[in-house]
Amino acid sequence: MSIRDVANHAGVSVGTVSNVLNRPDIVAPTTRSRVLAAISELGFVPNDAARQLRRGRGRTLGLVVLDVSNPFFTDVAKGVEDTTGAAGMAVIFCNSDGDPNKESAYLDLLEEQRVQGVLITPIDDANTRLVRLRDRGVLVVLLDRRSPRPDLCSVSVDDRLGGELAMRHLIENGHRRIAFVGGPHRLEQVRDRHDGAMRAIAAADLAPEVLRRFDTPGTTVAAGRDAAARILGMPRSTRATAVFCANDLLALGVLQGLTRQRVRVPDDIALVGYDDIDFAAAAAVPLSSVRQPRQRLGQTAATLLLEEANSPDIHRHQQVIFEPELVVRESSQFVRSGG
Amino acid sequence: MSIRDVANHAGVSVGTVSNVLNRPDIVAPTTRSRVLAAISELGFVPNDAARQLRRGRGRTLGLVVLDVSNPFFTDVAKGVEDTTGAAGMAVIFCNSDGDPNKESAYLDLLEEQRVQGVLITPIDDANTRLVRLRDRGVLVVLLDRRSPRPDLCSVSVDDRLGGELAMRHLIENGHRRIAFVGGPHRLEQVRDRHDGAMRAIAAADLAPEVLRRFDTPGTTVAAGRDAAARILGMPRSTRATAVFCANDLLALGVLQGLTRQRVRVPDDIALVGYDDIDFAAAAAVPLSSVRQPRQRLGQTAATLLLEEANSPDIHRHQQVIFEPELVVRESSQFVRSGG
DNA sequence: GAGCGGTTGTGAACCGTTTCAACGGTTATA
DNA sequence: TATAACCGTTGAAACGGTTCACAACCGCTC
Repeated sequence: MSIRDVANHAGVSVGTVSNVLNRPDIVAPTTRSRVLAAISELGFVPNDAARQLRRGRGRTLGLVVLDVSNPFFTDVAKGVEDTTGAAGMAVIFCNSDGDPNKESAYLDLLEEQRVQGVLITPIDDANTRLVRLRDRGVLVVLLDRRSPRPDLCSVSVDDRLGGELAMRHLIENGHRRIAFVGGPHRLEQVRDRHDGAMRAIAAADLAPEVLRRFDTPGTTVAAGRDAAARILGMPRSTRATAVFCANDLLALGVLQGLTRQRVRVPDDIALVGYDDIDFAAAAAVPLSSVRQPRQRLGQTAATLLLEEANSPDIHRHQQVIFEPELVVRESSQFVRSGG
Repeated sequence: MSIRDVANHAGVSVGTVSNVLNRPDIVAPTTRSRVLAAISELGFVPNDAARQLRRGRGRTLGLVVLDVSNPFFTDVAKGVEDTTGAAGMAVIFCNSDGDPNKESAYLDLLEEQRVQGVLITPIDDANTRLVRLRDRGVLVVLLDRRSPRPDLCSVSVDDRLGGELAMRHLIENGHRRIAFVGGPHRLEQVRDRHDGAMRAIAAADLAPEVLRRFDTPGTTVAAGRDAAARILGMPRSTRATAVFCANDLLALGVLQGLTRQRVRVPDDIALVGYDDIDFAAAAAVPLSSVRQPRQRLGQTAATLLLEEANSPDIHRHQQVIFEPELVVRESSQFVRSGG
């Protein structure tokens, strides 16, 4: 069932059928409707592989994220999907799961697919691979990560500022022994949020020791629970009175870990997360968190990519940076008097 | 940069290069290594569109879900991805968002892509469309939905049983005025869970009026909050003492709605959700819920599809049905004495 | 009725792979 | 020595679209 069958059935040439499909305006109305009738009678569905083969690039694009089960990324994905769906594009969804091998395998696959472009939250700053991709004609937009190079588009949120906001809030509430839970430190998001926190400490003229790092192997609820246990393992007198987590999944895990040991939040330990996923507000103790414009992140990245795809000459690479916003809820409301 | 360039560079014919790529065993070791060297020197990446065009079908498959932002579906997706990733397949991820038009548009797109198969949670029992797809050679596996036809594979969980388990639990705890929150009723999951609940009522020799339906326009947190308001709008004397929600997102919404109006859960109103997403345990009041094997659902569906793709002759269509399990947590622990 | 511009439609080349009949060369068999 | 069997390789024909130079036809005008 090909364009050729349609042509026969309608009594026109293949070129005309192709024109009806792609530039319907240039074909005479009567011919056009005859062809359309043939198409629906035969139930013809164009083969995108053939189109792609001829045109050079296809109608799909790749989205590579760090963790599908993190609602932050699904919200981003939804934003991407909104935009691409409207443009009739398909998204190949890839979950690197923080594993460089999986990431690399997926990039290979996307390259074989000759996708128009790739939206990616890279695991580390392996720009070499991404730049190589770009040089081969695959558009690349960094997602939730600032591009260190001016020749790649990127859409991100100012994670340092986010970290600073969270930490300033805790400092203002009187906390002087604070735990930072996050990791692996290889992730730029984790590093930046930590750096921002340190900046707030410096701004408040406090000693760097005020913030103590608890590294985690991943950014999951389970990792958060483990971190809580480690925090509670410290002697009460030097134990942190507040915890700032690199994301909400960790924070929910910490919350669970603390609650199980009958440690009250925020009375005994205050807690701030990051991302403000929908579930943060519905948590056992509603979670203070740093909100990011998740869907807009995805929409913007996809728009940038489509722009570049459609008019590469006009397109200027840009680094879009959104501002995060602190949302204070119950988990950090308790004000500490004294040290 | 094509197979032809590689052939020239290695001094062999295109056929040989193709053989190195697809049946390396039939080509002589020395030739093979010469070709492989040429491939890596030139940085050649095969064009999957061309392969697909020639072979007839590609290396991708489609996954169509009802709601990306529901962690239930992302967990299912993860299961799918695990399995397909291991087989070197790509997943085109589609979110129908409960909109039949979006679903239909995505099916068109997948058909144009000539995907190997489609894993789908259909919105309604629009099997006509799916059967047509199947007849055109696209493998179809129903996901989280039992196939009414024996000629389609399906992987599902016994939703009636799940509804029955939840309701029996509430009845045993003494509840005699219970609200069912869910919708739209067009969704089979919602209907089945409701039917199961009715079955439990019949089994306990209670009047059908014990269960009162509160329909929602969708299965989201926001819809749950609205439903809570409607429940609280009833006079205290006839108001439900327990709520069973068609999924956990609704339950979290109901929980928020109740809590805002200072109604205590479970003391004033008990609550049971469905799916047992990770966030259920981390909710303000840990949520009782009906657990489904989410990842296994995805893995099994993908496995079934791959099996059929690889050996269509051996393959027998099957309806896999998992059993759900009630997980009781705090939100339904309060035992009601009297009516 | 030749010449002209404009509109429609044609048909073949091409995209990059797979596949398969055919081929030359070597070795085993009669 | 002739023949068969086998092995590794070749080259061309698909696959199903898009694109473009060109042809056919139309109504006009001179």
